[in-house]
Amino acid sequence: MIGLIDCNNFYVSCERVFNPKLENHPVGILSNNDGCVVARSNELKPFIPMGMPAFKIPSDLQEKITLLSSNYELYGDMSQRVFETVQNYFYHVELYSIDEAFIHLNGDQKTNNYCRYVQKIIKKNTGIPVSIGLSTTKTLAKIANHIAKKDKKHEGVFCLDIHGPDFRHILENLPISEIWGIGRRLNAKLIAMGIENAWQLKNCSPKFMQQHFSVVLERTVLELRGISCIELTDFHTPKKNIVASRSFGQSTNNLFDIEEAIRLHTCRAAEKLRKQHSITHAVLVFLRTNRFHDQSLQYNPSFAISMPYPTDDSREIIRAAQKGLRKIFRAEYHYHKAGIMLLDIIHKNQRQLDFFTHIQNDQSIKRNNSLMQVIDRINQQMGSHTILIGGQRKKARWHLKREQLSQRYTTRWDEILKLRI
DNA sequence: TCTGGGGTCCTAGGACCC
DNA sequence: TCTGGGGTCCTAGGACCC
Repeated sequence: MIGLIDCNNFYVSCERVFNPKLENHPVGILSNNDGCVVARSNELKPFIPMGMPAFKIPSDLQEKITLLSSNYELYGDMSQRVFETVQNYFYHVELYSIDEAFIHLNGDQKTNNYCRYVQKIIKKNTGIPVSIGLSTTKTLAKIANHIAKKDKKHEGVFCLDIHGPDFRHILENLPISEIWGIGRRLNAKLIAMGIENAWQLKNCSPKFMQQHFSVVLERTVLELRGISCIELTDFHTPKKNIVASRSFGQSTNNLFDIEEAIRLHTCRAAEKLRKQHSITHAVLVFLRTNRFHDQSLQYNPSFAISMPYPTDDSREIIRAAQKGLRKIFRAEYHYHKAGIMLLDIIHKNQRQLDFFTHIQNDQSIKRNNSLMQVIDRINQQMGSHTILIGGQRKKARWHLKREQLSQRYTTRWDEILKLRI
């Protein structure tokens, strides 16, 4: 038996733990730069579709609801707390995203009751409400979870039995767009072929789907039939690419601004790189103009620079990134977003001493390593961006907009919740 | 005025090799 | 007239996810 445990309206729930006034009130969480609505409380869902740009929300509605900037430091820490509890109650847990994990259950556990029990413990330990869907494959567990959430009578736990009397009825009433792995494009193509609900898709020939679409859709069909064939890569396996990018608070064509942004993004990416004990062979720099301004000229260049030798040293990567930036920067465009991607990432121990690369001597490697370690430790303890490389103005025009940010209640002593008695 | 960010997997097609 | 065949590796782009 496979289960999917999913935190309800996760970002909103995190905010509510520390701000009970938000309970039973329509709340939305905005993406970076306070751009789009990326999470909604149940009370907000009837009024605002997912992903709606904040500026398009009518002002009379804005007055009745609460919109908050996203506070990823808080959500990341709360996620860790939830899944620490989950790991105590299920023998095999696969973390899938910040708010979801697949669980594997023993056949002899009285599953529904046991899941309800764990659900209560998670709520008690962390304040976060969760839903649990159970079935025989990951795709079906996702569907079960969807039902657990949607239909109040299940109280957040539902088991989808492929031999049960209502299995067909449930799948017939599920549009294919709700199935895990069916996105916008596939949905349109399948509907054009007359395949509209999950039951129809389940009855398609897997081989036909593989030939006309891909092995991915073939697997989905098999999973709907109860044949498990989707393996997940472990949440903790080191990343093969690391991206750091942000939109600017305001568009700019000033090279000095963009250099500053690229330095900051490169520092963030290099920190992630060191955290997973990896080194990178190359860095790709990219710029984007605003794609929503179709009347202005568009320019979305990118340029990859190979490192002279694989490294995790922020300074070396910044140097390469700045070189790449100067190759693609054109002052006649206004840029809306800039970022970098670390490519060809390998584990530190895989570093090959090859004949043609410039080899640093051991002493300088050691010295640079300790410098990076000190920077990481200080930033971890005293707040990210305490130590940065190169100049960083506090109020540059490209900085993110985060006007409604809550406190980092669980990770900063000076932002901890204060009680008055 | 204002429209997110960070990932993965798969496939097709080209380059290259013997 | 008629220009091999089979394999690997790499890359760009598409599609999807949360």
